[in-house]
Amino acid sequence: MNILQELENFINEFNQDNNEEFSIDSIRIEFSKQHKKKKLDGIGKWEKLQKNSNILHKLKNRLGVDEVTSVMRLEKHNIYYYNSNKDKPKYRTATMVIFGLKQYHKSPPPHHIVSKVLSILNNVTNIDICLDIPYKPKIELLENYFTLKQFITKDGVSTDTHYINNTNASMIEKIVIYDKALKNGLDCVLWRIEALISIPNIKVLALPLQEFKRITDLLKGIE
DNA sequence: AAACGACCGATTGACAGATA
DNA sequence: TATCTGTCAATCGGTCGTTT
Repeated sequence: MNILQELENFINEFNQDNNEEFSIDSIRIEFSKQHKKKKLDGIGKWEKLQKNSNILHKLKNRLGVDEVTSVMRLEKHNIYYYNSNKDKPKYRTATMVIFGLKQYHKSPPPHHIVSKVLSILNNVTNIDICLDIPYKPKIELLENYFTLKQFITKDGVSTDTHYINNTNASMIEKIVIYDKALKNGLDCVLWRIEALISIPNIKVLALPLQEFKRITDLLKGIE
């Protein structure tokens, strides 16, 4: 079975058993281009991003800026890979990033293309699982259990975006809570709770969804 | 059989300084 | 100013032996 299908099944089963609505928003995969590039090129046309493009700047935020040498984009999709120089002088390692899988203002990357990318790379190192709720989450309740960090812009303006950088759950690197409607200009009230989950071994698929649910329940006001 | 990793070498790209 | 050129960084493909 395809990796994407396995991930989706895993989450869907959890959702059914727990009356939950978790979705995948992003997927990241570290890989070596040596034996994959040819197959990836077969999917479609990859274009190099301009040095000054702001997508590139955004993407660099999540990796060490220094080790990113260039970024390739698959046509007009939210599917990219970063080239890295951390294995210098081989320049073979790259990180695939597929994002915006759960969004409302634009259509997400086509499912069959995402599926194809995953079946070529045959791995997943990192995924973001999210839950959207139609009201503002009870962030105060979380403060009893976690250390929260509020996002402050460069100009010193504090925003309604909050982070938990230490979640106690080893596979959950970070939690982000933000105003999704504001971010995407939606005409409704919508907040997103997002967990950045690392997957040490895709062959032993286990996602800390129960741990994530504990946090989303608190944010819904269920103590 | 298919995927993988180490090694080699050829080609392309980015950038700076020299030249016209 | 526009073009050329040298240098080093970045990228990619091929082979070959090893793992899965």
